[in-house]
Parts: sequence; structure tokens; C-alpha cells
Amino acid sequence: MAAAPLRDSVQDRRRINMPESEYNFAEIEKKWQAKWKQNNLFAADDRGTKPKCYVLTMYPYPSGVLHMGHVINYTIGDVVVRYKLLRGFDVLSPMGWDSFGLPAENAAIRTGVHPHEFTEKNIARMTEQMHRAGWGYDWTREVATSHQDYYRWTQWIFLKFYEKKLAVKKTAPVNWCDSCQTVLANEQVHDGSCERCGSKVFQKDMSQWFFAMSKYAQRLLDGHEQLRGKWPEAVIAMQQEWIGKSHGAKVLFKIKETGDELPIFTTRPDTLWGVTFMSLAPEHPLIEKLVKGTEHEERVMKAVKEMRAQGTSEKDLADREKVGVFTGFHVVNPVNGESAPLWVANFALMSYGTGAVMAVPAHDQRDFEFAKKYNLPIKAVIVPETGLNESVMTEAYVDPGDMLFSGPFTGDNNVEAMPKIIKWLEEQGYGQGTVNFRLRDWLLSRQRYWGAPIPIIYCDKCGTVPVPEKDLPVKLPTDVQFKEGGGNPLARSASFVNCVCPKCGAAAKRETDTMDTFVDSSWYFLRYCDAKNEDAIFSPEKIKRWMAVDQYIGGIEHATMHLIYARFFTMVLHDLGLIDFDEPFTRLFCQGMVCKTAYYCNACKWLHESDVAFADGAAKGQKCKKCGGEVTSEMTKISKSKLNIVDPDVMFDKFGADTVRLYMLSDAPPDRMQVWSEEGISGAWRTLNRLWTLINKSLDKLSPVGEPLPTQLNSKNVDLRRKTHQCIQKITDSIEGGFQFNTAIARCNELLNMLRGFDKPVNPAVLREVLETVVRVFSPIVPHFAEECWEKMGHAESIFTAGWPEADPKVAKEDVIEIPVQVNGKLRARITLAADADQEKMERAALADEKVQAQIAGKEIVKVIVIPGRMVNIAVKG
RNA sequence: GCCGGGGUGGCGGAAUGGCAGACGCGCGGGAUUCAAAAUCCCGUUCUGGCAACAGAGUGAGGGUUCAAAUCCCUCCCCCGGCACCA
Repeated sequence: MAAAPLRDSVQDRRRINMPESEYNFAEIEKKWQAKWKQNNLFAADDRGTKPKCYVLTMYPYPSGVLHMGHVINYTIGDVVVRYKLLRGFDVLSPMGWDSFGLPAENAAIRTGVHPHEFTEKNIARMTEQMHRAGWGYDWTREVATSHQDYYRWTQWIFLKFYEKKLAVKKTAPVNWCDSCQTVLANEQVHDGSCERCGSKVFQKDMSQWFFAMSKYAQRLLDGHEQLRGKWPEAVIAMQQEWIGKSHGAKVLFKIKETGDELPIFTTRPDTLWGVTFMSLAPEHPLIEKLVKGTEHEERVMKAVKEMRAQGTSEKDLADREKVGVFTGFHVVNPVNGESAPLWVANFALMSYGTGAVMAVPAHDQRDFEFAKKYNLPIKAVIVPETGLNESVMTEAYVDPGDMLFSGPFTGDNNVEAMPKIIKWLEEQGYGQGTVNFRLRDWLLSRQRYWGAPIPIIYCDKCGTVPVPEKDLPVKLPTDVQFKEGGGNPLARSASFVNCVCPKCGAAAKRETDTMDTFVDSSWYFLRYCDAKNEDAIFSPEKIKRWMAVDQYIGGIEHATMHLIYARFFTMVLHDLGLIDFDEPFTRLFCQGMVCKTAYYCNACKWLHESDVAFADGAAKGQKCKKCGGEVTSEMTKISKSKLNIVDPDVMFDKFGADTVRLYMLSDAPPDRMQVWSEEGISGAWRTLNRLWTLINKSLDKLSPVGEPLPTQLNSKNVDLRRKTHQCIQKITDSIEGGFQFNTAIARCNELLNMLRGFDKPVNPAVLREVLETVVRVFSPIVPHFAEECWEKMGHAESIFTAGWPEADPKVAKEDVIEIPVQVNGKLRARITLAADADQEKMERAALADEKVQAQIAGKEIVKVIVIPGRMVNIAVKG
């Protein structure tokens, strides 16, 4: 008999059958979205008198459709916006588009559709989706970074940076793909090859535009102090690592044969006496100067060329074997006059320090490995009490110890001696104490069409000339073709390149590089404050009204790039006198990734859930429907490649925006990973339907709007009111205490459960208070639903004008409470007492309890701990 | 290796020194139904017990405390970031 076929019953059960429901979300959501638009609910008042609150979610790249990452991000933002509205703030909630960038240009190469057209179509589609989701924005402030009225000011900022020498052109080694005719970012290089065409990428020195961000390294670091406690600790930590400040000394070595000076940076000046060779970065200019015309030239330059041809991607660097070549020259160590061979090593970085590293193999693991490989001497100068024998060492000794062969410091502890050594180096004129940063200048040149043109003109006579402000924007030309491997289309556009020098009027050429899109996003939050200003980048009054951003919300993937660039821009604009603050984002919140189970079959690779046959009962023993093979599953970030994506449109159509919103926030704290499952969303659906039914059933039992509560209520009604006010208090705390929407929603559910289990008739005024409270505290999360209920309950105005409910502590206060009684820390009984019972009363009641008596019988009471209003613990012996 | 975040039922999670498992999912049972779906009610940490109840239990081990998921020490595992930075 054939094996029983795997049933698809689990699959079938997984398909959520929509219950018949009177809750017509499609109609309700459409209705309220139209009303909010009509009543300008989200129009930010530039001249309002209430305290302001600027809530910003990171704007999207208009890729074409929203994904679930956007949904969680913008839902959190919208809940905050509506909550702040309810709390009486003038709220600014803008939205816009990060609309320059590579995908549109690649699409143009593929399909021939101009990037502008492609982008506008995507923006239209995504705007539609945002309305559908019910997110509230002040659309009059919409910006798109690819529009002329935006990039005009991006260019204007570039000119301001240029004036202050903060935008500079310098030669730098870049990843160059000859077949694509363009520079590649490190992450676009895979195993030394171009990610697009697969041809070999090599390093090339090119003249590129940079922002002098390294000048701001210390400021960027110092600024973290005011962000502490308001930004996620992880983001601050990542930025600190990225900026990478280190203390040490700059020491001047000399080339023995030529007398050339060679400055080096070290964090370990205490090991200067242990230097046994010197390593230069392959890009170091001194190499060519030294070996040119000597017997060493051919051998050294060949090796250098090979080193420079190695890939520069992160992975390449990590896996690379240490190699080097002896230059034939030597350096003289200033501290002891000893000479050491000068090598070129592939692990030395031209972009850090001075590009030259003193090598102390005894005390640096990397140098140790290099010395072992090339048989270079090892000299220990820091030794532990147990001593150190160079000939048997298997790794570098990096711990503290006593200094040896170290001139005036011999015998000192190296850690204690460090400041003295630096002082001594300075006195002797050998070097000086210094700090060094890992943070580099920001390379902003891109050999691409779809970006903001850099407003610079090159004139044979006048040199580099900035475009005068009155001539901005430098517009992108339209007479361009996009073709594979064609390099930068701008460079081929005669109408763009050829121009007249603004200084002398002679024929000149335009810069054809465009700006990195991170430049656009480094100031968009400022433009929102005054988005339609045609005469200035923004007016100081409007900036004063809205900045800084009170709450910024976005993905943690922007921790180092965007969030450092935006802080850098803000500091520079501050120094230019354009704004009077230097941190743009007061509070930052980073939401978690949206994950979903992904299925994998060895033969068929990643599978759609619909191609998986589940064994009955559990998610084990799942088989591939295509080939019958074993299927494994993992919980992972939703992505196209793993076929576990969720389409927001489908979810909105099936469940409605409110249910999707409620589900996204109800399961886990929003900074953690979110697990998407259709079973899960059905819980949110049920919650809304129950509440809908309850409210509709109760409409004719409610007291008229505005009728005061009776002065006398029976105890059941008092209980219900108490729970209601406790609920308001807890929900307010949950939201204020760091966006704990999941526990806020749980409190609402508790109140609803209590109401449903309530068998006696509820006083009409109490019933109104309870139901209105639930609807009001739910309103930021499920706004359409709440508006509809609010209207049905007899209110003419939007629920978002009604304010946030206040908890009355007198009503919330319990008068009778249950006190747990422990014996030796173990729970043995619960006693019911008046909430204000004093310690003595509590102790007496606890000791009188039957179960407690049984536990302590025949034992000696050592101590009774009574925490008023909370618990009793009896410590016994014997 | 360094930095950050975690480890609690079948699952997502709650509780930040004071009743472990709120709320939800799933699962089991019942009501309703010709039947199913949907809906409603009850149950659901594990072990033993018909039950009352007892014992165990928050990654592992130790410690502080009347009392530890929570604080301290040692260690293991998972996720994210950084990693030739001299």
C-alpha cells in the first residue's frame, strides 16, 4: 500500500477564513481617510500656540511598492503622531521621497524609461498605499529629493560647504570597474569583481569630491552626551566605533639611506624600543620615490602592484593573507638610533594614521605573524614577572609588564610610564602625543546621472569655479541615453558639459559627478519645516518653530551612515549660522525587523509557503510539493529572495488597515523582531470584531452624551470604573515608557474581557464611560475604527479632537486587596484585606490564616516581613 | 576577538527585588449547526493525584537577600554590529 499522502489540512487551516462580520472595514476606512483629508487633521500649524512636537519617520526610497518594513516603521510613527495630537500638541508629521539613486538609473538602462518618469510613477503608487494605510501626514510639505526645487538647495548647501573649504576635491584610491566605466562602493565589489558585470575591479587613483567630515570627528563624539538615554545605546555604540578615536603618539622616523622623514602613528609608544621593522601601505608615496632607479625598483614595484590589485571589499580584507616585500631600505629609530628594515605590507592602510606602521612583533599579534612568516627578528621590551623568551613565543605579549632595554624607562611599568614617555618624546623632539580617528572624509562623488549635479565649473583660465547661487539649480539634462557599460550619461551630454565660465566668460566644462544620495537625506528634515520656500532653503522662524525633531523613527541599518551624516550636516549648518542647534534628532527609536518563516528544499531551493505540504498537526515533517523532498524552515527577515514576503496591499484588502496596525503592535515590543503570521493577525481581527459587536449591542443602553455619572453606584459598577481608570493609567504609562504598545493593547483586552464577563446590567453612564475609554485609548492604534465607534456613540467631532482621557487616581484606587502570604519565601496563602491595612493588621491576618497556621505549626517564627499593600513573608526555623 | 541586545509554556511575549507565565496565537473539550466555517463558553508550565493539594520550574553553576526571571560572580548558547585601525 502506498504511503498515506501528506494532507494539506494544516495549510487549509492556515488560510484564514474571514468570518461574516458587520464590521465593514473597507467602507469605514475609506470614509475616515476622506474626512481627515477634508478637515486637514494633519496640517501642521506654523503659527500655533500649543507646544510643538515634530514626529518624523525616515522617508522611503520610492522603489515601487511598500514592504512590511515600511508598514511597521510608519505605523509606529502614526501612533505617536495621533497620541501627541490627543495630548494637545501642535504636531508636525511630514512625508517625502528619497528619490535619487541607482535603481531608477538601472531601470532606465534596462527598459529605456527615464529615471524621472520611473520615479514619479513609483511615488504615485506608494502615496496611494500610504493613504490606504491611514497614516496621517501633512502632504503640503511633501518633498522629493529629485525635484529641482529640492536639489537646488542641496546644491546650495554644497556651495556653502565649498566656501568654508569643507567640500574639497582630492585624489583618492577608488574601486574602478573598467567595463562599467564607474567607481564602485566597497559593498558593490564581490571577491574582487564587479557585482554588475563580473569583471575584475582594480584600485585607481581618481580626483573626487569629499566633505571634510573628519574635522568634525570630536564634535560628533561629544554630541553623543546629549543623546544618551534618548537614543538606543546600540546606535551610540556603533557610531563611537565608527568614529574610532584612539590616543597615542606621532613619532618621526628617518630613512637611513636617504634621510627622508617618515612619520608614524602608534597607540603604543611604550613599545618603541621593540621595533624590529617598519611596514608601509602599498599606496604610500614614499615607496616609489625611494626605489625609483635602484636595483630594488622592479622587484618592489611588481609586488606593490600585486598588493594593490587585491580586492578592497570587507570580506577580502578579512580573509587576506599577510604578505609583504622588503624595500631594500632601512629606517632609523629615533629613541635608540637602531636601524630596522623597511617593508611594504598589504595589511598597512594608507587611509589610517600616516600609512606607515612601526612593527613590534613581540607585542602586536599582526606584526608577530608577519615576522614569523618572513623571519624577521622579535625583541621583547615589555615583560611579565615570569619573563618572556622570544625564541619560544607563539603569540604576541600584549598585557602590561615591566619595560626592558627602554632607555630612561627601563624597569618602569609600561602602563604607568605611558604619559611620561609621550612627554619625553616631545622634549626630545622625536614626536608628540596625538589622537587619531578612524572616521574618514565623506566621498560624495558618484559617476552617475540620477543624483544632484555638483555645482562646479572647470575653466582653463580660472580653474575650479563654483556656480553662482543665482544660477542654481544646475539642472539634469534630458538629452541623454542610458546604456549598459556606458559610464556616466552626464559626461556624454554636450548640452550639460559645455558651459561658460561665470568668472571670465570663456568656454568651460561642468563637473559631471553627481552627489551621493546620503547628501539629500542629510537635510530633508529641515526642508519639511518650510518645504515650499522658493527664496531660501528655509526661514529661520519656521526652523525655530519645529526643530529639532522630537521623535525620529527608523531602521537601525542607518545607525552609522545616515545618522552620522545628518548630525554632521546639522553641525556645519549650525557653524554657518543658519540654525541654532547642533543635534537634529532629540529622540531616536529603531524598530525591529519583520520576520516570517521561510522554507527551503535542497532540490528546489527557497519555497513559497503554498509549495510546502505540512504533515498533520505540527510544522514538522514538511515536504516539498514540487519534488517531495524534505523541507527545512527558518524564521528570517522577510525578503524576495527567500520567498517569504508579505504584500501589505493584500493584507489591507483582506483584514483592513486597522487590523494590520493592531497586529503589528500587539505581539512584541516594537524594537524587537516582529514575527508575521496569518494566525497571529486573526487574533487582532477577533479583538476588533468583538469590540465592534459589543459597542453596537450597547448603543441603545448608553446614557446621553455629557450626562454626569450618578453619585451612588453599586459595587459592580464601582469595580468596572476602577478597572477602567487603572487601564487608562497603565496604557498611558506603557506608551510614555518607551512605546510598549504590546502591553497597552493587553490592558485594553483585559478591560474588554472584564466587560464581557459582566452579567449584571451596567449603569448607562458607566457603560458610556467604559466604552468611550476603550475607544479613545485604542484610537491612535486603530484610528478609523475608533472614529466610527465614536461617531456611533453620538459624537459629532473627530475623536482626535477629544483629547486623551485622564485617569482619576481616586477612582482607580483599590479599597480591598488580596495579599500573598509566603512562608520562607514560598507562597502559601492569599488573604483579603482593606487596601490601607497597616503592618500590624496585615501580620495578624497572615498569622491567623489556616494554611499559614498549618505551615508554621511547631516551628519557631524568626521574623515576619510585611510590605504594606503588597505582601507578607514569614521566616520560620525548625 | 571586541561592542550591543537576548535566552521565561508548544509559539510571540508579560512581570526590573515581592503571587512567574498578563495579553494573544496554537492546542484540547463543550455549546451552536444536518454538517462545517465563523461565533460563544471552559481548560491549557511540567510531574504526581479523581480532587483538594504537593513537588519542580525563567540557558548552566555558584553567591547576596526574609524574598531573585530581576542584583553580583563564573560559564554556555542565539541574534545584530565592528574587525588587519597600528
